Order: sequence, then C-alpha cells, then structure tokens
Amino acid sequence: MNAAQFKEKLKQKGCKLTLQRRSVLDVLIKHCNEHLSTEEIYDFVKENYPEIGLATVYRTVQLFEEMGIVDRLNFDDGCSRFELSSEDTVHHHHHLICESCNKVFEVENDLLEEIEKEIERKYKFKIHDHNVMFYGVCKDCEQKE
Amino acid sequence: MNAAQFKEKLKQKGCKLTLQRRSVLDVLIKHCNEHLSTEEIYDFVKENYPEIGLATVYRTVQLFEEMGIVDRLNFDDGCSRFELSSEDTVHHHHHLICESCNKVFEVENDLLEEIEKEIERKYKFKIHDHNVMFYGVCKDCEQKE
DNA sequence: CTACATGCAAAGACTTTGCACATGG
DNA sequence: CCATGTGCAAAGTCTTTGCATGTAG
Repeated sequence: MNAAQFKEKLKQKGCKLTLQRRSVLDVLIKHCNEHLSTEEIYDFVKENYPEIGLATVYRTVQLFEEMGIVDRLNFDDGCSRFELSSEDTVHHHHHLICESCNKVFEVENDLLEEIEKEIERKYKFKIHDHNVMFYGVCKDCEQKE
Repeated sequence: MNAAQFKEKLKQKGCKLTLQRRSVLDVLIKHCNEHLSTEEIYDFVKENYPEIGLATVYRTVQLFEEMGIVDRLNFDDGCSRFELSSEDTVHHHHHLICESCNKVFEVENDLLEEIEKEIERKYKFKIHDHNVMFYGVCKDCEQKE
C-alpha cells in the first residue's frame, strides 16, 4: 500500500487524505506483524503527532475496516485489535493464543478451505469470511512447566 | 445435568446451591439451542424470579464458565453469549453467522481435528480449545436476494 | 452461626457521539 | 469556499465491584 493507492482508495469513498489518517496507516505498516489495539495505535501515532485524539483513531480504524485496509481481530481481551489485511486473498492465516504467556502466533493452513467448501455444500451457506482462534500452550511455556 | 449433579459440582468449588443459580441453569436448559446474552438470561429468569439482580446473573454465568457448565461465545455483537457445554467431548460444533439476517447456525464438522493435529505437530502448540466462526449468507437470504 | 451469596448503586473499561473549530481539495 | 475531518468532553454500553443485608449448610 503506497501513498497514491491509499489516496485513491480514500477518494473512492469520498474521504480526504489527512495527516492523521496517513499517520495511523504508517503505524500499522511499521508494526505489521503485531496486533495493535486502538489505544496502542494511539500511543504510537502520538510519538510523531502528539495532537491526535483517541476518538480520531477509533474513527480511522473503523474507516480502514470499511475500506478493507485492516481486519478487526477479537482476542477476547476486552478490546478490538487490528492488522493490515493480506493483500493477496490466498494468504490465509489463523491465530494461536497461548493461555500461559498470552502471546499470539500466526499459523498458515489450507485445510480450512476444505471445511468451508464442505459447509457451503452441506448447508448451502455462502461463506465470506471466518474467524478462527486456537487456545492452548505454546512450545516455550510447555517446556517451562 | 440434574439437580444432584449440579449441587455436587457446586460443592466441589465450595459454592452453595441458591435459588438464583438454579434459576439461571433452568433458563439455560430450557433455551439450550439458543445463544443467550447475560441480559436475555436475566429477562427470562425474572419471569419466575423477579427479584434477581443483573449483577447476580453476570456472577453466575462467570461461575458456570469456570465450572465448565457453559461456554462463552463471542459473536462480535458487543456482549458475551452462552450455551451449555456439550457433555460429551466428541460433539464438536461451529457457528455460521448470516450477515444478512444475523441468525446463527450450528455446524458439525470433524475436519477441524485434523487441522488441530497438524498445528500441534508443526508448531508444537498444545491446543485446548478453539473458537471458530464463519460469516456469510444463509440459504434463505440467498434466495431472497 | 458464619462463610458465602445477593441486590443495588457506583465505578470501570472500551467505544461512540455532539459540537465547535479546523482543513483538504 | 464548503464538505469533510478533528479534538475534546460527554454520553453509551457492557461488565465488575463495594458494601450492607440475606441465607444455605
């Protein structure tokens, strides 16, 4: 996602390219392998742009979600978290959450597509999206115990 | 889950069998194929037990979750929802959410176990639980469009 | 009798909204 | 210029907590 593409996407929605929106996108790009909460994005943006308001960050991530720029994740920790959408639709990944250290791991797996195909066939339900989370204990924590 | 089993489980946790807890359990049993929110449970309990407080329902479902009596579900609709835990560990089911009518459908599928085995092997991550949600359009809504 | 449970209201956490002011195109 | 965006504070929603009172065992 470069500046020109970003501006074009905004324009399609009748939205303006503001410094605030640009700053939020920059933070998301810089931390693309984390899963930042709105509050965390806010804190990072403030480093370069101290005047920004938290409400603006909330409005921005909501806009980005509608634009398909980010995915909203729910790790049941009381707040929404965000990651940049994978640009290629092929790259499917799920999340493993360690119940001991609370770290989140990413996992690639294509078997889910088979499940989706089976569900679509058996239940005549057209699947657009999914949310898959596995809870357990990671390698490191397993060793410590 | 009968009254005696319930009382025994409570006793194991050092908890008492109160009319409030019994009432919440009754509502959950009566509505076992719905996914009630705390507020909805509260409203149903009030039909037979008008003095109950909402905070008690919150405390009760939390206790039931710890006891393994209910599972907490997250449909991203702003509140936790609950269903009785399947007593047999074999009965795995997932949820389909129709983005058009917001109905929730249950789906049985064993393929997920294969995915879990693969993940455990490849990532050395011991899986205890999962949360799987598919979003899309159900049969009925598909026809209407 | 006493540890546990309840009801109520207050407080908390996250998120949205109303409004006056600012600004991108 | 004017529609759109922003910052701030206030309000909203779901949930938890403190405390005096009630009650199961």
